[in-house]
Amino acid sequence: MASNSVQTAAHKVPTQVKDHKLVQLRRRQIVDAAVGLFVQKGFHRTTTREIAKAANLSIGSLYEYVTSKEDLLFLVCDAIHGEMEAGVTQALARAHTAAGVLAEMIREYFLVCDCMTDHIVLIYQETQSLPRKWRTEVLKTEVRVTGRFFEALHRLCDEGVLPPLEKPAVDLMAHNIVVWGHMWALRRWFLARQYSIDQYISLQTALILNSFNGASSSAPGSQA
Amino acid sequence: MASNSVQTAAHKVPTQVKDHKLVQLRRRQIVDAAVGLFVQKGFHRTTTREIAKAANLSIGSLYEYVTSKEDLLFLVCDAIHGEMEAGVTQALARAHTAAGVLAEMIREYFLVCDCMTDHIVLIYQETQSLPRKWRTEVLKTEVRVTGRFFEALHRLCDEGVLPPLEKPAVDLMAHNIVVWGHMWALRRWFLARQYSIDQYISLQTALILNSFNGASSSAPGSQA
DNA sequence: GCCTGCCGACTGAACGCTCGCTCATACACC
DNA sequence: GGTGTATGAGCGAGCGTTCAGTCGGCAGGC
Repeated sequence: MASNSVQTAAHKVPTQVKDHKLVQLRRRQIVDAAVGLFVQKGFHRTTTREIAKAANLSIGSLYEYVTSKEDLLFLVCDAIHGEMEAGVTQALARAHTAAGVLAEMIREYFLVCDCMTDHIVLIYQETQSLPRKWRTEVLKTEVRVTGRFFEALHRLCDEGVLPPLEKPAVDLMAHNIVVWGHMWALRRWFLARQYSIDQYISLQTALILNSFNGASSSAPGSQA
Repeated sequence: MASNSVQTAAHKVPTQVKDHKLVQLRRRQIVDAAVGLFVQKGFHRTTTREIAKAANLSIGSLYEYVTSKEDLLFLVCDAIHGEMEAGVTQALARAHTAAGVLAEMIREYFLVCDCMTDHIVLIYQETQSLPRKWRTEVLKTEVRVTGRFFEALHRLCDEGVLPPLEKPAVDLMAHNIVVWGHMWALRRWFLARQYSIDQYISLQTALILNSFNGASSSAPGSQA
């Protein structure tokens, strides 16, 4: 969990400890331990004692750095989203220097998702367990990540790499790409029977590129 | 919850009560009550007492029809999947009589998903809480639903309605359609800001149809 | 019609246990 | 000695689950 370089909201969670550096250090221990356990057993089945143990702390100490188990879940979600955002940012940056920009963007992003499978699943499963306050915070990050794709695709349209589609269509394409990444994580148990990640990437990429080729003035919602 | 007409695995869950009809009746009460509460508060935050109360039963009685809270979760997932499968089956059947078959299939399916938003979210969130035994049972149903789309698309290829694509591509298309339905449910908080269900349907449909138009001999995985 | 005995669905107080969280105490450093 | 961090036994609310007991209804004997 190396959530540097991207803004997180962890600082909004109160702590008893005054040494700021120490807070960061201990919280990383705690979050790392918690992520592992949550992935393995889920939030509700994991006890705070287990987390403390895995983080090499006593329960007492744990509660010096965190006000409640729910806060801890928020720290976990925040860290994962941070990592995700960092990954996506880098992926998009790397891709923009390449020849086939869109294909590379998709590829890089899907590879990030492939690495973060467990984390993505965790987010889908446990976001609901957050207090409303933290949940909206987490969803904001999700919006931000999708936003990166909005921008990237619109830029490609402006640059003439993609045909000049209408805004709703482009935005939905961004949504689709984001979700296809999640889909690989959420349905890996099913998809991985039939496809390797590389096959998955090239098939989905082909689908998108084809859809641009075929896009002319076909009235949507009729014929097949 | 009207899970008639489709096979469910509810009969695999043991009960103390001998009258078969009564078991069906009471379990429907229980499942209906549980679905509502689970959607509202999640599985873990809902107590068995609450479920019993909402189902107009005593806790004692509840446990005559169910061996554990986890079994009850399975009954819920099973019922939802049953309803889903029934919906999909009907949707595909209705669509096959229409003119633009594929577009109609998508439309009908998405409308089913739109109605079942809460249930879909529930499944994504709580399937992990099932004991392994029941989880595989639930996933089997998911495979079956996706299978319906596999068949439907392959049939359209055979009939020449769709171009003769390779099997992996067609199967992935089926996956995509299934997941787009789920996506509408899972990201409704985001998507519904920008699209109505009808816009969502026509945009996604256009994307698919275009991808067929554009599909010729484009080597997948290169260029953009 | 009435009594009796049995069946089986139903009830809810009570049990045992888990788990989030606290706090009195100890320790380390200045 | 004062400040700040670490410890872990202990607390108690809340939960899933059980079980001794209730009660309506039905079959059969008279």
